[in-house]
Amino acid sequence: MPARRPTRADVAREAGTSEAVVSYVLNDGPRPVAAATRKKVVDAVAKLGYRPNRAAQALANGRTGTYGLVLPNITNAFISEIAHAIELEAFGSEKVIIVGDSADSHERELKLLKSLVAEHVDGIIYMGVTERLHSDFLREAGVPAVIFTRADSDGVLDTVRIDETREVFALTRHMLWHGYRDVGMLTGPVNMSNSTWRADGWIQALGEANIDPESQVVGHAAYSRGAAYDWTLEQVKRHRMPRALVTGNERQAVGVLAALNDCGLHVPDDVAVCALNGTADSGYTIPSLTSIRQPFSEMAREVFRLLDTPADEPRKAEFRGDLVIGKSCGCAGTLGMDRKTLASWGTPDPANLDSSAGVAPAEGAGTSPTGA
Amino acid sequence: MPARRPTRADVAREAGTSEAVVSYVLNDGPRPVAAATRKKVVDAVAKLGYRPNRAAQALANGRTGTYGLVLPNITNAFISEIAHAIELEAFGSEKVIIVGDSADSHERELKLLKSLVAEHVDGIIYMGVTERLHSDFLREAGVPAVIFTRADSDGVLDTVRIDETREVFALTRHMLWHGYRDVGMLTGPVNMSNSTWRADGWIQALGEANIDPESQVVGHAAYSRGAAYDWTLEQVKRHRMPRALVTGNERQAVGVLAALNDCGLHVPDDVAVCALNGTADSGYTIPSLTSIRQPFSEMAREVFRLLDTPADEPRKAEFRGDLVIGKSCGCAGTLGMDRKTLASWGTPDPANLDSSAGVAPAEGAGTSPTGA
DNA sequence: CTGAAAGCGCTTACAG
DNA sequence: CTGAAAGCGCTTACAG
Repeated sequence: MPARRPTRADVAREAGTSEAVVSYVLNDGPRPVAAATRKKVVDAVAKLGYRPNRAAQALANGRTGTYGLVLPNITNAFISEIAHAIELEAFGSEKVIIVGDSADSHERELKLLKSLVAEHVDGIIYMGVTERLHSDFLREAGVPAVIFTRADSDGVLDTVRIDETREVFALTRHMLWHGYRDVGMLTGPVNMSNSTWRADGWIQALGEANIDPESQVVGHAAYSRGAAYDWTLEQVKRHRMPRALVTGNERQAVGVLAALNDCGLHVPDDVAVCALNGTADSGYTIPSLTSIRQPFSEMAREVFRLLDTPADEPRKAEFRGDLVIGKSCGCAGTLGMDRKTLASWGTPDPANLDSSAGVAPAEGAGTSPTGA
Repeated sequence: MPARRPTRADVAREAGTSEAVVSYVLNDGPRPVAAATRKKVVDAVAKLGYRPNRAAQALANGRTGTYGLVLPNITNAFISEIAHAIELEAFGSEKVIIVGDSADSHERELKLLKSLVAEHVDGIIYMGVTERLHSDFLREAGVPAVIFTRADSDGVLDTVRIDETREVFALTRHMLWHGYRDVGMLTGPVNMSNSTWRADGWIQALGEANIDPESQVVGHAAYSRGAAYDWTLEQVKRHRMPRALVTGNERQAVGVLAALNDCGLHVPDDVAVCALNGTADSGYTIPSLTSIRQPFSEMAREVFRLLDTPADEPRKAEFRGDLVIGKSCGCAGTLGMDRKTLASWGTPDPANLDSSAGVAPAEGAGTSPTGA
C-alpha cells in the first residue's frame, strides 16, 4: 500500500489537538506544551511514523537544513576523504549534504554553485577547481560559505585550512633529519600560488640546514599522477633525480613512485619520497608513503561552526597537519608505521562519531639514523 | 547588500504580467504564452537574476528534483567513482544529489534512508554496507529506489549491476590465456553470496580449461586491503602462493601487491595478479593492475531512467564489464596499456558529458604468449 | 497552556 | 492568451 505520507494534520487528528501544538512539541517551542498533551502528540507521531516534510519547513521558516558541498572531483582520494569527514559531521547534527562534483570544470563549478543558491541551502562548503574562486557570486548571493583547504584569493569568504608552508617545512625537516643533503622538491604548476607556498616551506627548511635551495632540484608539474610520472621519467633520463624528494601532494607522489619503479629505481634506497596531503591510500603504496595528513574531522567541525554563526568579517581558521610515517622516507622498523595503522590513521570509528579526533604519532625527533 | 532574493512576484511586477504567466513561461506550460509576453518575462528573469525557490516548487508539485545516493563509504575508490558517475548524469538533467555516507555502518545506513524519505526525494540510489538491505523499509515508504552494483536479496527493488560470475569468468580466462595453469582465487568472506558468485566464474573458467578447481588455491577474506595483505603473507609463509591470482576486487589486489612486495616477490614474474572492479587507481599501482571495470556512466543513465519511470515489478538491468589490461597479469608492450591510458580509461570528458561512453579495448584473444 | 489564522513561494485547475 | 484563487505542509506571531 503506497499510502500517502502522513502530514501534521493527521498527527493532530490522531492526538486530538491542534496542528500548532504538534509543531510546538516537535520543535520544542516557541510555546510551552503540557506534559500530558505532549505525550499524546509524541505517541501519535510514533504511531503514524510521521516525519515533517522538509520542503514545507524550508518554505515556512526560511532554513532548509541543507548544505552544499562543491568539490573539484570526488574520485581524488584526498577529496573523497574530505567528503567523508563533512558527511560524518553533518550526520551528527541532522544536516543534509548536497554534493556537487565539478568534474574539474570551472564553469560547471559555477553552475553547481548557482543551483545550490536556488536550492536555498543554509551554507556552502567550497573547494574550487582552480584558484579563481567564484567568491563574488557567493558574496552577492548572501549565502554563508567557507572555502575548504584553500585560500580565498579575494579575501571575502571564511577559510578553513592548514598553513601549507609550515607543513612542508616540517616534512622537509624530516627528510633532512634522515641525513639526506640532496633534497629536491616537486611542487605544483608555476602559475598557482599554492605551488609557491609549498616550495617556500621546503626553502625554509633547507635554509635552516644551511643548504642552498638554488643548488637543489625544484620541479613544477600539475598535481596529478600523470604529470609527476612524466616529470620523474625526465629527471631520471637527465640524471637529475635527487636523493630525496618532497612532493606537493599524494597524487604526485604516487606518480613518482610508479615512474621510479618503471625505471628500476628503488624507494627509499635510491630515492626517498614523501608528500603533503596524504590519505589512507598512503598505507598501501609501494613502499608505504610518508606524508602530512590534514585533520579533516576537526576541520569539518569548524566548518559548520562558521557556517552556523555568520559574521561580517571573513574568518580564517588554521589547523596543524600531522606527519604520518611510512617507509618511503627511509624510516623502518618501529619508526615507520605498519600499513594498516597508516591506512586507518585518523579514521573516526563510526561507532562513536562524537570523539573522533585521531592521535598524532610523535615526530621522530631524536638523532638521525644516518648520522649528520 | 544582502538583498532578499527575488521571488516570482518580483518578476511579475517587473514584467508587468501576472505571477501565473511567469510560471507558464518558466515551466513551458501548462498554458501557452504569447511570444511578446514571454519575452518580457524572460527579460525580467534575466534582469533580476531570478531562480525559483525549490522548496516552494517541491511543496506545490510534490516533486523535489532531488535524489538520494546512499553509499557504504565514499573513501573507497570504487565507490567514489560511482558517486562521480551519478553526479555527472544528474547534473545533465538538473537533478540534485544528496549523498549519504554510511561509514560502513548498517544502522547509520537506515537512518540515512529515513532522512531521505523525510526529505521527499524523488528517488534513492542505494548501495548497501552489507547484503542485508533495508528493502522492506524502502518498499513501504513508497520511494522509487534502485540497488546499484548489488543484488537485491529480497527481490523487491530494481537493480543495476553486472553479472559478477560472467565477468570473473572472462578475467580468469585471460589469466589462462597467458598460459598459467596454477591459477588461484582470492574472493570475499565465506558468508557473502557475491563471494560465491565471483568464485563461480573462476571455477567455470578453470573447468573450461580442464583444470580441477579442487587442486587450486581459493582464499576468503574481507574485500579490503588489510585482509588481503594478511592472507597473502600467510600464503607465502606456507608456500601456498599460486603462480597467478584472481582477486575479488581492487582493494584486495592492492593488498596482495603490497604484501608480495614486502615479501620480496615480483609481479608478474613470480605471481601474476588481476582483479574484478578496478578503478582509475589501477593505472598507478606497482605494477599497473589488470582488471574488469564497470561502465558506470551508462549504468548511471539507466539508474535515472528506472527511477523516473516507476513500475510494478522489480526490474533487473545488467551490464557488461570491460577487461582493461595493465602489466600485473603479464601483458606487456603494446598489449598492456600505458599508465595514463589505464588511469583515464572510461573517464568521460567533462567538456562533452553527453557522449561519454568509453571505448572498450579489445581483449587480446590471439595465441598465448607463453605457449600452451 | 492552546488554537485559529496569516504567510512562506510556488503550481495548476478554472474562469474569463 | 491571461489572471484571480485555492492549495501544498509547515512556522509563528497573536488572541484567548
